[in-house]
Amino acid sequence: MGKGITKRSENYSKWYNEVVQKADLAENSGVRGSMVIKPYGYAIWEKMKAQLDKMFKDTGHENAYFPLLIPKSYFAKEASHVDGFAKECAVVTHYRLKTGEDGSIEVDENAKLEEELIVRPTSETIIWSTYKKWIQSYRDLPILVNQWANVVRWEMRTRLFLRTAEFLWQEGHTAHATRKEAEAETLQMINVYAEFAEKWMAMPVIKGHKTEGERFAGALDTLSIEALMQDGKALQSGTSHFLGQNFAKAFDVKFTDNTGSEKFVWATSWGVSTRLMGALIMAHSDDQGLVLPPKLAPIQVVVVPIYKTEEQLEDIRKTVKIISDKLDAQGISLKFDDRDTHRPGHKFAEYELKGVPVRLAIGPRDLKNGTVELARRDTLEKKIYEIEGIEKTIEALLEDIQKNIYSKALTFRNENTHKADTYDEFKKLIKNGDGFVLAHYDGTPETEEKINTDTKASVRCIPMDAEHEEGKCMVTGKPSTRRVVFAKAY
RNA sequence: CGGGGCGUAGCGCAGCCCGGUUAGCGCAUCUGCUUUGGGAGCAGAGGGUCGCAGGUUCGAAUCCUGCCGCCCCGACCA
Repeated sequence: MGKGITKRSENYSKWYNEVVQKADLAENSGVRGSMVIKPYGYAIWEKMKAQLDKMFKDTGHENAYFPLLIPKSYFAKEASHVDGFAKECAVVTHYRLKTGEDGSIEVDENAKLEEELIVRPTSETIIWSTYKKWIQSYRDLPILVNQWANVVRWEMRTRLFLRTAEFLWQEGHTAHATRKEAEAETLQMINVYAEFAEKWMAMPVIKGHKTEGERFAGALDTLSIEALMQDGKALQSGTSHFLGQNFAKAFDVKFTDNTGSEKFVWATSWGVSTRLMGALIMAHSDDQGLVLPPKLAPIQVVVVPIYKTEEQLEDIRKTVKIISDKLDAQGISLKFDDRDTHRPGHKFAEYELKGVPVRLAIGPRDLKNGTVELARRDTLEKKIYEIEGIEKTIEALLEDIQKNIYSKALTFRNENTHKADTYDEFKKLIKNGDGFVLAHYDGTPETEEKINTDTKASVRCIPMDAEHEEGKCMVTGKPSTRRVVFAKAY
């Protein structure tokens, strides 16, 4: 492993790539924009998954699985949905290979498919084709299903975790008898995402509505959570869509209500992806590497022994065993790194790169004094503590780190959120330090388009909790009743 | 998909313009000794279809063509 990483302030994207690679999270696969998620990175994703899955089940959802390959004809049914995804679909056209005359492997032209299959870019179409079979009566509703899956979108430009050709995600797809119920579901799930982002990822987010132009292909309303990264750019971290009756009509999904009349069902879909890994990295990490919130860290405490002789290591081992049993009982994960192939300094640097929240160093000096040295990853502070009661100290420290990185991120966001009342002011703010800019605009796609062309900033969302405020569109001067959030986005 | 850059050992690079001994360097790796409270030191060793496929040539890492992949800037996007 090389020494150090590029400074965040010097070259943000280089810094980001180095954090991802040196923290052992993922690497480029060498195959068209797709990545390999390495065990350590996947362990973090699994922790995120487990928590999200629990939250979905707590809100009444069940998991299911639908096919990867979708017949092309399914796509043709919802027009705006096709428009949104057609340009980035991978298509299966053949089902067999053969050995050519020169011994090379080639596609067997005799094995051409009658109807091409699309590798799912999202699963609305296959799921709604299935729901048609599942739903006849109001008694069949609601359907509250989630799927953990991989999807493929043939993106032009990819970036580890933030945008890869293939990515892992979950997609919830629900069917309801009433509009009201579907809207409540849409809202409920964006709240679940926001809670996850803030309490587990320690990442403050703004919940809000997408504008018409940024809306999901086929949705009537899209809610999103928007987070601010340390380079001042916004990252859309999760979305929840109210699909109205669009998919029900496209796939002819009707039910008979309790008065005997036939109606189309109401739908929602919602998802978060491995992009959350990118958000997690960019929200907290520093020039020493990854910084993980304790609640999502696969290793919460790493123990680095310092010793010269085997006897010393044995003594350390005994003390560590006592500590680790206690932590285990408290549900805190600990790794004792007793490799004798690396020296302590090397290990210190390595676990800092990997974002392990707490490091415990213990050597002969400590054994003599009945102490250990604890170092916290978020502040890089080191302190000597009594071994007596260390499990309580560590527990409190982990809680404090979780809180501290959240408040650090919140402070950063507050310092980088500004109000603009004129277009000149707006342009200056966007140009300077980026960040969120709160401004009035008239709500038309034309104005949004103009702002985007002029400044590269877009409306991230119309905040759900925006206060009513009379104002004028900074571009056209037309009346506006609340400020929306603008930013440059990933 | 448009513009630019790159692909040589696990990683980072030099060599290419101007073709010609055995293709170099740093880090990493392996062995030995000494070390161990912030990425160890010294000595030695191993490791290459020069991205892939064609072409030009007596001879190609070097010149030409095509393809693949990666990075940056646009357009697109979770």
